[in-house]
Amino acid sequence: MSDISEHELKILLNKNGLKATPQRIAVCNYILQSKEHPSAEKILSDLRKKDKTISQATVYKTLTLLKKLGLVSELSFDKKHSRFDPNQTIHINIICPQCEKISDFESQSVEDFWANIKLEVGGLITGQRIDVYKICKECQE
Amino acid sequence: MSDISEHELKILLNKNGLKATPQRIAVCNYILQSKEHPSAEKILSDLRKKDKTISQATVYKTLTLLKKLGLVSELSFDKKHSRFDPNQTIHINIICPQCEKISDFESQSVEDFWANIKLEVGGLITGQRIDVYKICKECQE
DNA sequence: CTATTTGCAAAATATTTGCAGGAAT
DNA sequence: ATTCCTGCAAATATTTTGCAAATAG
Repeated sequence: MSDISEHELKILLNKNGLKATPQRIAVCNYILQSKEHPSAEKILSDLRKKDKTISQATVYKTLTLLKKLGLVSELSFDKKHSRFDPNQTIHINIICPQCEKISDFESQSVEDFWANIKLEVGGLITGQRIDVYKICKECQE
Repeated sequence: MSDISEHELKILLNKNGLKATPQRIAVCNYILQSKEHPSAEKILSDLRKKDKTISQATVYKTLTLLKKLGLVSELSFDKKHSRFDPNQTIHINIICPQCEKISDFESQSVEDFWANIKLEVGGLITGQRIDVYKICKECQE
């Protein structure tokens, strides 16, 4: 998760000519602090538990904004919901193909690999995504 | 691309209780020999140039079959069309974020990384996907 | 006060499915 | 002959968009 305070968030939004509305703050707080790479649907349903009025359109619009600001990335899988990832460091997404849980894996060797690959591949690299499919412990039982 | 002859393909299909219809053969030949990770839409429109009757449903159904047989993998990006990849070896997908061209990058260091990560991550690993976003030469101009 | 944002509902996009006729084994 | 497959069109699933009313700065 990106570590960004509510105050910094407001400043960041305003600096970009964006208004810090309660709905936006709610979506930002939710996704930036999440660890499980939630879908838009999950974000919406969880936020609705606290605030009945937040709408689907606002969630999608806010996620699009956050992508443009570089604070989250969108991971698509098959035809299902996209999942949103606030971790902008080099890491591996560990995905359980059965329950679709996603967690992050960070290590020195991933960073080393990435530093090395950047040189090997060359050119103007703008991002990356590394997924590993692994049956999680719960699903193995 | 997987290297599989038309004859082997027929045997493989029949072995799995599947019929080797002309439409199926056409889709298989197209995708298994492709290098640019085409979308279902591209496969359909290209195949229609030769055979006016092939349908969208058949293309999708055949791609689903090929995924189940383990001959192609599906790569989703944003909300756009999925792209289908017949390369089942460990490799990096080099994706141009502007023109959406995809090419493969294979090297010893990618294989070494993967061998290493499998050990580091542990557990029951069933697959992987490594994407690198890189502006291609044409788009840089 | 003004420009942006919200929420609704309708539209758009991509893929899947049911089914009747047709083809492969 | 039988079972599987095709193509059509309708259904589904997810995300995006237009617009009037509401709100932040």
